[in-house]
Amino acid sequence: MIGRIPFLRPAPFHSRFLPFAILNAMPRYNPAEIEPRWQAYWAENRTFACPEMPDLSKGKKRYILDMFPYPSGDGLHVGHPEGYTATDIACRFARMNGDSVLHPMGFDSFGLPAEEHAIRTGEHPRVQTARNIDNFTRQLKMLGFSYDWDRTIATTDEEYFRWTQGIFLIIYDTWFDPETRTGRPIGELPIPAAVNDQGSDAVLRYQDTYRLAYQDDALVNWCPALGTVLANEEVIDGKSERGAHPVQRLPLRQWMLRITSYAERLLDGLDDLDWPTGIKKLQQDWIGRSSGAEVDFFIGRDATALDLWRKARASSGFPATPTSDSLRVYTTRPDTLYGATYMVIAPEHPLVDRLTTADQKSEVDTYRSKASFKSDRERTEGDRAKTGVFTGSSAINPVTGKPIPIWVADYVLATYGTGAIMAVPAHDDRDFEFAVQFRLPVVAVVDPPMSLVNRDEVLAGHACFIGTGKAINSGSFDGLETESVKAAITQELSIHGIARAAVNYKLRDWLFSRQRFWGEPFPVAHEVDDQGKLTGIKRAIPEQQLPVLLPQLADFKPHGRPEPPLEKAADDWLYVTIDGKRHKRETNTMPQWAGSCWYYLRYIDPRNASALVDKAKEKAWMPVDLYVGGAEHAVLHLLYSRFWHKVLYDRGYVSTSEPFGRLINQGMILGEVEFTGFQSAEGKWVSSNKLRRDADGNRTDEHGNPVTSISVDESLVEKSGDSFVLCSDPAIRIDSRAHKMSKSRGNVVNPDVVVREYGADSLRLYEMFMGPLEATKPWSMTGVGGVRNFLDRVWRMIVDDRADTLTLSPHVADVRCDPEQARVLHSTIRKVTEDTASLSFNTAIARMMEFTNHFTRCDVRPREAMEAIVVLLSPYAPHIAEELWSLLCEGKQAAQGCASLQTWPKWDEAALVQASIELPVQVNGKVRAKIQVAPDANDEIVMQVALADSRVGAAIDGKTIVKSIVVSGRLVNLVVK
RNA sequence: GCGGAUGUGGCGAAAUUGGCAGACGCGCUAGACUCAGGAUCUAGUGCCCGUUAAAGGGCAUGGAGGUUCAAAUCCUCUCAUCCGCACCA
Repeated sequence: MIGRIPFLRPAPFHSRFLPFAILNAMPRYNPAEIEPRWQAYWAENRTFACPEMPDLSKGKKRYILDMFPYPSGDGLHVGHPEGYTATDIACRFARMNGDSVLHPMGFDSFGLPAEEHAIRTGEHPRVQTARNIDNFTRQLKMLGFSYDWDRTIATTDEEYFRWTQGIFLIIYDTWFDPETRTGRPIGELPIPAAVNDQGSDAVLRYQDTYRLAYQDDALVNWCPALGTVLANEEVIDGKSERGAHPVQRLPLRQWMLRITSYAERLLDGLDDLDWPTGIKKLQQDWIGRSSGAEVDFFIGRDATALDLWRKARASSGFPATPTSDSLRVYTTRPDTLYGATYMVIAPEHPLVDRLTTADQKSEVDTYRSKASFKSDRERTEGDRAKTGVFTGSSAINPVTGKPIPIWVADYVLATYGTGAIMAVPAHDDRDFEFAVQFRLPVVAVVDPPMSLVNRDEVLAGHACFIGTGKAINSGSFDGLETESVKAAITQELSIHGIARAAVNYKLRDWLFSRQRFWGEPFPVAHEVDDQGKLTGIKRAIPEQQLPVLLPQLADFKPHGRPEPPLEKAADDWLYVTIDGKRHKRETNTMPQWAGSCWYYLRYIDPRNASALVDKAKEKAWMPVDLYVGGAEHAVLHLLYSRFWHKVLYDRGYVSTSEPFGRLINQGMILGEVEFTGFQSAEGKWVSSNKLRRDADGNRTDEHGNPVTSISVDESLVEKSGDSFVLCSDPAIRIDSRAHKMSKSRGNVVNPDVVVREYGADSLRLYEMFMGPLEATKPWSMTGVGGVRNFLDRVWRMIVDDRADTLTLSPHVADVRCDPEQARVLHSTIRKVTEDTASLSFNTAIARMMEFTNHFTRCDVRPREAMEAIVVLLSPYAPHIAEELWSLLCEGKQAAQGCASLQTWPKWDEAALVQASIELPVQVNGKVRAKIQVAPDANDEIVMQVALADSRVGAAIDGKTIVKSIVVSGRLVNLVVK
């Protein structure tokens, strides 16, 4: 429970402002009046309409994109405008520099919450989605973003998901050719003669096993609470990403996309992308490439059979699939093969039954059924002590020739590698832990460096060493370094048909079907026979019949079984005739990721009825030059859309191999900093460093009495040392922390409220002024007041706020800047230009504040400077800039146009030159004096001036100068003794 | 456990990439204008010593070392916080 103690909060802005507004002279800066007026002007004049094709005669093409939002019922969050404002500034800046800009916005509107709402209320998801989109649109327009609203799309639009289904069919029509490493039409898949002879159905079935979209019985993550299966990516700690409901493993027939075929290219493609290294790393880890070897171990102990097996292998070579008399493992450390003292197979491994001997059967069966009931969550929970049972069988270590036992244990995953491992306890800590627990032998085969403290223990088999070193106990490989042994052993065993070099990925194929209503239906149907049974043959819905619309459905409720709601559709939807044969439609729907995988392409040509995107337009606009969004999409959306894009690239639909050239993740905006104190039941304060936790995890004081956390006002605390204490009782320590915004915490900031009280320009400017775009930063309402204050100052710098109509301030005059004003003006133009280009918006704003501080103090404010600052400000605070621009241009020709269409100002280097500059003079690294020199003074002259300074003289008096450094234009440092 | 990021005043932050630490904003203090002010304007504001006041001096970028004429910035170790991943052989 979070309690609150009463304290004084300032009254809302409007109520404390209104009485004075009446008393004060008009017109003051009133965003509530200005902002809607200019938004209407932009809409009416289509000021920000994107060109169909870029005009490269004036500038570059710039495709600047925001990750489109899911239109939730809660409306915009202040986190949304952060990224949107950043891209908006970048776009406005680019346009003013002559670039052709594509800047669209849309909605990722399929998804679970709308369906859950429908289940709760009975309202069709379409209705709620439309309402939410309207609300989002209103909020986005209220913030003055320069989107081309004619290009907007929603993934739930029929004309949009017609193409999502179309792309699915392209993927379905593609197989991955490992020779060329590209996706090719399924018609080009070579069909073996034996298959061809069996007729067209056999060919179809054969092709199905190669398609990038295929059906498979997969162990899926079935979430009973949500009534759907989820992708691996949507399961966190064994719970659903959405709602944190428990997830079970269940075998089900599901659609999969063969993303693993593209693993290598998805990895390679990262190299050329201008993305944050952290995101690249996350994708690399998710793809999880490792290289090593696959090794076959002969099963059994029979020497004659082993001999035969060896001979057979030597002549046949390494078989593509393991023969029934061998157990195949994958290892990244083939160099440790001599140290493999036992083997482990996953409980789900197909060979478990065959390897289990009669006397071990009951034990293994018990273990296996227990493991199958364990969810992933339980498997990974707790101390993760190793468990396992012996199968009773053994295999032959191919290099030592010795028999080693085969165990079943759930620390080996069925879904990675071959589902079986060779265990090298001396050099793998998991194997070591297992070996210790079950008293299995440990043989060191890598000699750790002499510097390793427990080297002797490792050599004696009492400790584990996972690093590299020289091989020992490894026959003819002794003395070689790890890397050489890896290659040599793999090579040696390859010759004998026992091993081969292999690469493995953590990435799994993408589970692409969902048992939901509110998603894109699959454009595929299953052939049924006369009895209404599925024949196993699938056919694509013909292109001209797309889109496959969702059926009318009486209710959306899931039934707790993994069976899609679309099964309840009427027969006239469910059954369809293709090629004269009766088919039943696929009743799964696509996951929410589908629509977001390609929306950036549709924006380029959003109303095209005959293609997903026009080729010439695609070539002109792609790739996206700047993509801004939250880091939560680091692996999911960004990996999926790269995969789709590469398939479309291979199939000739797009011209670039990667969709997003540059990516920026805006940092999260946290709630306001909270000061939290703790009180016991009797109301006594408890210092936060004396808190304990009881058995249930509840906070208590040092005596075990329960305490309550209390939000304390900032004014009641003071800094003491490196923490905060209560002013009234400095012995009590208070925690200060900013938390994520959440409804339960009650610290969510609503953009509507901020706009109402401070204006959209203030919200935009504040979010950019808070700190670097990528940084996580806490909200501060007084900080919003600070930038509002700045805009008020800009207003008063230009507007006469004692007049009763909008009138230019008498200080603004048609004169030239004096040299000091010119220097401030041109250095501001330079700084704002450079910082805007590099997305360093916070420092650009700081510089505009300095400009305003300087010119506010000037009695004469040259019009040229005022016009320049208004133009510089316009990408950041476009509404006030338009209003001030219209005032500055009054009486001039209408040709001046609005501020948003002005040319970006250029700075004049000559104006930046100063008559003299100040240089610090250091003696032994400490500043002792400041001297004035000409900016182009050479080192000798600078030195002379420095030595002539009396304070410098005093500092070096009686000492000898050992060394003197002059850094031109920077400083002078004298080293004395 | 592994990986990544971050650490600078009371707070958000800046620092031309090794060259005057703390720009700009919030907050705070004082003054001016005011019947009034949480409006506006002016001045001050890292910490410590020092003095009536100055002048001066010292210490400061999580901590400890190092490189350098010079370190917030580079190197080594270490601590803390946040975010990912989590038996991937």
